[in-house]
Amino acid sequence: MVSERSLAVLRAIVQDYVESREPVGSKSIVERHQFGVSAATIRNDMALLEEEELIAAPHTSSGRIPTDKGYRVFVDRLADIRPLSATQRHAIETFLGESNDLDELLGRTVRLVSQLTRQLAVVQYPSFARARVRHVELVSLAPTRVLCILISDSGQVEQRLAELDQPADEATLARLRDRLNEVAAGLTMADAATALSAETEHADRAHAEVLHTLAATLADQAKITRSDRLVVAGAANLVRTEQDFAGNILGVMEAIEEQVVILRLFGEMAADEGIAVRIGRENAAFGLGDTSVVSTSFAVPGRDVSRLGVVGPTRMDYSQSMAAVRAVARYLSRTLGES
Amino acid sequence: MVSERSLAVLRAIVQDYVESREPVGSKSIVERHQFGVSAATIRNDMALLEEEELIAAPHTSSGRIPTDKGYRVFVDRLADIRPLSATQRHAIETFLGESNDLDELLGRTVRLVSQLTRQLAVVQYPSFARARVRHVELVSLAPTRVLCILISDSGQVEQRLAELDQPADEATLARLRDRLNEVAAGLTMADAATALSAETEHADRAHAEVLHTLAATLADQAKITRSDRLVVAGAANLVRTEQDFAGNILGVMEAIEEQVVILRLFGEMAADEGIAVRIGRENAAFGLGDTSVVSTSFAVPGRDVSRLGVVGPTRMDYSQSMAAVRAVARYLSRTLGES
DNA sequence: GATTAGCAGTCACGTGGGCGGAGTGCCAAG
DNA sequence: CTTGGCACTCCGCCCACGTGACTGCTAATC
Repeated sequence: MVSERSLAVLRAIVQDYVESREPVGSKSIVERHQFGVSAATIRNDMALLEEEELIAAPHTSSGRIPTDKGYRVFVDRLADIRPLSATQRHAIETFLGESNDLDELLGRTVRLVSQLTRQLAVVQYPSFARARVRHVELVSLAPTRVLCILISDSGQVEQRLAELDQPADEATLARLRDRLNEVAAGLTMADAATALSAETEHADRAHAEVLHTLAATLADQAKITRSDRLVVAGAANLVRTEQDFAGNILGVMEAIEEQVVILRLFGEMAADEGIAVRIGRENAAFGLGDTSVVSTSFAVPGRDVSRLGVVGPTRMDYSQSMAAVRAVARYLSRTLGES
Repeated sequence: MVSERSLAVLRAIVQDYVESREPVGSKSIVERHQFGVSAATIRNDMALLEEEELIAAPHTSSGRIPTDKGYRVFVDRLADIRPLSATQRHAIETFLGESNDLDELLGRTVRLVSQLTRQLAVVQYPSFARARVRHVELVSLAPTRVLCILISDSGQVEQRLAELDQPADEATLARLRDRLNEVAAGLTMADAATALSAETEHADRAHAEVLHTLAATLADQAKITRSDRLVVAGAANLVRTEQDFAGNILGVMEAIEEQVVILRLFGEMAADEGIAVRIGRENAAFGLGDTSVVSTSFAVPGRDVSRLGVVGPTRMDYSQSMAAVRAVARYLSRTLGES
């Protein structure tokens, strides 16, 4: 029921408000945009938008600011996700291309995203569950101390120390390692966990006890779902935009540090296609009422999908955030797909 | 030149000010502490302290607050580092005892310290340089793709992917692995790096190229000094105490995220014995003028010493911070010493 | 019917004066 | 050296006022 021009006015309001941080009035709109109509006409449109609850006035005689609903319309229908500049694309390639392992790649990714968007950035650790066991290695550190190393086909390495009840020599360990490799290799982490647990039962040798311990350790390791871990960067941006939050930036920081909140939110957002955006009150259930989250998924072959995104004030540059998040996620999926 | 009682007054001022966040007057001192003298006497002492620049008055007729110099005297001569409560000690044991590997241990440590002190906590990653090579493992992921794994005697694992120019089969890799182990095992990481680089020269076989690549990768890996990495937790505490900073909490957060600043500061603090404390303007060179840092070292056998500490406003509970930092560092040194 | 100009009304915000209270500094007496 | 008393200072608070930036409405215009 809102005219085309009214929506354009909404777009203008969102853009100007995000930039200036101040309620925008009809006069400043005609000054900064070429609408070809007078301020009074804009005022009429604004009255319409207010009726639809897309914008609101903080005080009776002040300019207007977008409501959460207004941002929603903006994001869904009005935002143009303009691709990143060539310089920025280049920055992604070079900065992320230098990474040696997954840890470093994710660390660089999250820093990059926070710099591109000037927002707090979050990356979810890819899950281990669907990866396949490539190799199991046992390294004896001391007679009763064995380092169990689990290597997945995507190159992720998990290590864990096992304490044995009785000493085991190198030859024994070599035999056990072969046995364990036989059992676990090629299985997904989840399957490997059950298989290794089962192996525990076949207590047919003198080293049953040792085998038991090692198999249990490996099974336990394989069950680790790293996807419940987040990498975070750019908390300073949260402080920088502090006045945009209703002062309770503290709650947001605590939620970020808890991690659980963001993980649950990511879980919900997984239902959305493409780039998911949650705005303000939509996150109220998570205690993030004045916060918006922009996220999308990236895929690591052989693993569960995981997500990356940014967290910021409702008043954020959605276009920029969506563009950056999309570009980096695409790059990540591509790079990880190759290895 | 300041009397014994004057110092006691300073102690009272620091304690009350830290607690109440408000300038403390002579009257409130006699109310809250048993000095057995009147407010006027306290005032005389305060005049002395002010002459020595240990305290200052924000306005002509207001209570006094400690200066940086006052905090310094407090920390050096007046603070009683009372041991942690039994509950807290127990918490350290149980919470840190559950850790499986070094990463997790450090992560738990930094969270624990930030909770104990209600301050931002920082732990420096132990350096790799002085650890010894326990084992080198090569895992073939694809014909031209080899995962190099470097295991130190303290159980730390570093992995890195190597791309080969020509395919290498399992048997070849096994031979190369034995060779590399022969060269590197038992050496410190630093020595191993040079030894492996040298190995690159002996290009005597068809697989010279492959050997070259792998040795170079491992040498590169051994050179990694992880000690230039920090683990951080409790940034929310910085926000919580925001009004204690002269408003520029942003600079502090950026310094923390840069990491370099803290690492340099830790480097300087390494000169001090025991628990080092840097107060306010003493950190001005680092852009941390309103910030205090309490840190101490912990030792990982076979590695360089590294540090852990807390960062907070000048007005912090130094006794509590020093006690917690000391207790946790001791526990860490002990635990890591065993493995 | 949409658009425009003009005008009155409203409210946030900054400024300045007045007031109370907390706390000091000093002095003279104990 | 300590104490009680007293004058003084200055911050923070409150309120009242003027100003400026908008809006909403109405009547005229295209």
